[in-house]
Amino acid sequence: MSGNMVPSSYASTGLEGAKGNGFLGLMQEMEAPAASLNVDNISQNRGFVGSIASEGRLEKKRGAKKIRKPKYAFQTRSQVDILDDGYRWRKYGQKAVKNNKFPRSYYRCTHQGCNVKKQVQRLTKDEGIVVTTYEGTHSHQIEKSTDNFEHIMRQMQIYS
DNA sequence: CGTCTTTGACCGGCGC
DNA sequence: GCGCCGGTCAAAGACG
Repeated sequence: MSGNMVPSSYASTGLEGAKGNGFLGLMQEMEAPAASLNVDNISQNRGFVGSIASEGRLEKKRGAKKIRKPKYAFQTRSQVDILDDGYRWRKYGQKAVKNNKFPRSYYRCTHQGCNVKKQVQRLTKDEGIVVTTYEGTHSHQIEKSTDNFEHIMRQMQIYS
């Protein structure tokens, strides 16, 4: 994090705002075509609805695990894309998506052995909505400093 | 010094 | 067979 962006209170502000507005959960499968996003519904949708787990059995190469790879999609209301969930993420790419005015950011957990991936995308129509997609499961503990976020995250895991 | 972001190029799959 | 596309890598720079 080369602090060249995002003001100081990014994490706090980010989640705090989300907490205030509530987590907007939406079941959305990336495989689905335009699926796209029932943007209209989102506006009315409120509260943590839940998450969906998709079984991606893509057998890549390289000893990739043949085990299931859970994929969770979350929609959050936040001003910033950097929603710190307590893990260390390293951005490895940013690409623009069709039909979307904003680019999509790809993050990966920097923990050794942790192949968790995360992807953040904003909606063109509503900049206030941020779609975060988690892929994989963390195999280590959060080392984030003292924060009740841990608690929140724990609840999220329960829902998952 | 170490960690992390950035950006362009590269890759594999799919459609035509 | 080629072009498009989404996704990923890798080198360099920035910054604490």
